[in-house]
Amino acid sequence: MPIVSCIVDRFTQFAVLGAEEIALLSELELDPRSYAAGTVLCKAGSTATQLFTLVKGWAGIVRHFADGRRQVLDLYLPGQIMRLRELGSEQAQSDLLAFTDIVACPFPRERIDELLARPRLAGALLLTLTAEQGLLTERITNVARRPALERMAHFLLELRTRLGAETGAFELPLTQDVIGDMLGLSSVHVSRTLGRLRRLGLVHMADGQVRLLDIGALETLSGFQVGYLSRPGLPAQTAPATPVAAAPQ
Amino acid sequence: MPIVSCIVDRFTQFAVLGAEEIALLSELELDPRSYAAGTVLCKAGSTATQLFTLVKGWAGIVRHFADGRRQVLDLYLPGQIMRLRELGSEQAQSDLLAFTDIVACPFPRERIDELLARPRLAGALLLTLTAEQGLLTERITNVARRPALERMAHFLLELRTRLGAETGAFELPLTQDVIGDMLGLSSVHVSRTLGRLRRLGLVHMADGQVRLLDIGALETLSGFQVGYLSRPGLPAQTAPATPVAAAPQ
DNA sequence: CGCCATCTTGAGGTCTATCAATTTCAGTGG
DNA sequence: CCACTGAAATTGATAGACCTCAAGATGGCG
Repeated sequence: MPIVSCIVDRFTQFAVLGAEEIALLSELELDPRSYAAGTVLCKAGSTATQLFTLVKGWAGIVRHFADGRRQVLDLYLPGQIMRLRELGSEQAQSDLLAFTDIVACPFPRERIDELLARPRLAGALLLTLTAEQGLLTERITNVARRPALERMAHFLLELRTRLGAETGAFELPLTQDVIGDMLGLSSVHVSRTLGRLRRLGLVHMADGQVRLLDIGALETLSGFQVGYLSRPGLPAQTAPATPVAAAPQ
Repeated sequence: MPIVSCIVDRFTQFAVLGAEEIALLSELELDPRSYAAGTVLCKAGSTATQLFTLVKGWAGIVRHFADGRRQVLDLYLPGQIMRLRELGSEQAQSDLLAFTDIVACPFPRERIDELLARPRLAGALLLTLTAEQGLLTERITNVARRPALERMAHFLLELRTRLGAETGAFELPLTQDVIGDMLGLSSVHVSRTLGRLRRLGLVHMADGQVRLLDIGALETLSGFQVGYLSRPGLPAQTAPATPVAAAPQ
């Protein structure tokens, strides 16, 4: 059975695409390559204009500080286009790092322009970006406003939704160090916090596998709302006339 | 001297546009309206599909929590399209709030589709979004990793750049409460922190006016890098478009 | 077995929130 | 002209959350 393109999967959640458009998208994944965990696919400061699609594994954008600390700016899961954020800069602002062994497909930035020439693809691209903005703002709220326990609970729920793990069981191949760098916590405190969640009977963790034991309780605890993650059934273009709300005055 | 559209100004930083494209953009600003400070232009949960361009004043996206606390997710300055982030959701996730008296132009979501039909506009739109992502990730770093003093310094430097206030003097018409809700600090601690910056001789504040007295020291203190903000083109309002951005060819 | 990375657990210190009191100032009305 | 009011900012005291340092524990891998 041929592997369906992750990217196509993802984009068809945002728009109805024609055969030609799908072909264009699939071209992004012509060149799959393997990278070992820990590989820096793109170094901060480099002028590389390459983008990547992620096919398999976990990767992220990481920013390093003078004092040795770091911040994970963005976590990529299969189906996402990586480094889209850097389109506007001449120089990469941060590292693109493989957290696990990954398979990714590099492609030149010009491909994006080809996509933009198709209004429907441009629209879908726009929606993937706004979806990512939703993730980012939710993370701001998470980091700025929630104490560690709730923050961690929220993080796990978000992962569950992004991974489509209905049951609440999924693989989490990140070290606590990396998790801390995502959530703005020290690795020590990540350990303590996960321990607390475990002792509360809300989460089971072993061997890089997570099981969320009481999703309702976790949602209540963290104030998690799927809203910011859920994709609309399908956007305007195809949908049977959605009544446009009257303008508020 | 006729008022040039803020939006056009902004977009021409990202791409070279033809007359027709500029006309399309200007149409977004056909309907300027005034809203008093404190007005909620768009309520969370509403199904309004309207977007706005901001012509004058300060506005933001605000998220309210059950316990009464809130988080400012995004701060809009003149020239930005507001609520772009909500394009993908059926329901607004958060409030659009006028922090000061503002002038904004509502326009229907369909206009965005018209823009997307023009590859160059689609490209420019994409770049405004990636620029906003840059702002967001920088804020995540700020909130997650920097203690209050550095966080505040970084915030002020970012504002200076966004406002194009070369000299380091600009108006800051936000209450310390709102600033706290942006930075993840209590309003009390905002006061203390600004006081410390003042006593350090780095900042002067009075009457809603800010003067950054030692920009170099502030940059060192906060680890501020213009990189994430600088547009490939030129400093904001002053220069005509330069074709450095990824203009689709 | 020893080595290394990761995770766990404890103790002390720092930063920030919270509660509360005070000050400032613009607006209002006597 | 002066008291009164309410929003915003300042300042002090206390408590709690989280960080850092440090010492084990665990487990894969040579």
